Amino acid sequence: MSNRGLPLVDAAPTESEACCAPLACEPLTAGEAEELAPLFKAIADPVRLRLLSLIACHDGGEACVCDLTSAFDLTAPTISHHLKVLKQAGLIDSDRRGTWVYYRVRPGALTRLSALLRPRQAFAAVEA
Amino acid sequence: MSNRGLPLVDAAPTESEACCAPLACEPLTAGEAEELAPLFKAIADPVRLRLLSLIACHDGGEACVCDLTSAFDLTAPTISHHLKVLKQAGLIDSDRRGTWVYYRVRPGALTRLSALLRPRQAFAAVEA
DNA sequence: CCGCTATATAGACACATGTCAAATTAGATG
DNA sequence: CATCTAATTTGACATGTGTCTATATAGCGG
Repeated sequence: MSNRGLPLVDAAPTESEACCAPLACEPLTAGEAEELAPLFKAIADPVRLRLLSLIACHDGGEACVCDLTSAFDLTAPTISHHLKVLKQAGLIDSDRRGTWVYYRVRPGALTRLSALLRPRQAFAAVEA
Repeated sequence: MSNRGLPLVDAAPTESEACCAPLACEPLTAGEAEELAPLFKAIADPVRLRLLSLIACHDGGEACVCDLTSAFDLTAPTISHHLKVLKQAGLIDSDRRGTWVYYRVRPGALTRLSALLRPRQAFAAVEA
């Protein structure tokens, strides 16, 4: 990783530019790459991938931390850490209700990444 | 990162299971997550994202290392290292022709990741 | 065979990251 | 307020990672 520090704050990444052509359509600029890499880094961990999946699949689109923690052989602080990483990347959002904290997926972020990785002709193929 | 070592060899990841429902359809198993995370880790770096994009967008679908190296302010060994990471993850393939080495994207891998991140209803929405 | 260019490998080093134990905060309930 | 549970923060430590320089390998042209 480069030594640039991580300005990445709790605010979500700019979903305005979520349009974005696939990687394969025109070369990413250095700036775009710097902005996108942290999103992939956030999901580039087996625990966080499962967390994201567990949250996305959970009834009502949200899951309590207690449900998530019990799915792993890891301590609560570790799960808390991974949730924080996902949240800081703008992939999930949290909501405290009483003692419990619920997390849900921010739909735009995943869609953006999915679109970015789509091969060039995917659109045409599907629309045909 | 977990201390599991990286068995990940030059052989591409099993593209047979490339179908794979989106993350959001049913929870990833621990095994699936362990297998997928290295792919995301490979693209979770700004330099590698740009390399992938440069290769994918290049005429003829392949790019010479010399073209790639000149696009960055990094030494040749560093670019070589990043290309190796992408190749070991099964995302790109290389081919030596004379003095030059050409890299091209393995289409299946990106498609797989894109599908994995697709939100649940994307299919229905597009097919409607 | 010798040198030249294009890539790759090896080794070193600074920095990032995943994990845990210990301490802390937040809310509910007696 | 006291105490219990849920979740987070802090700090420490081992391991992973991106970059460089130096060196090696591969192929071409004399």
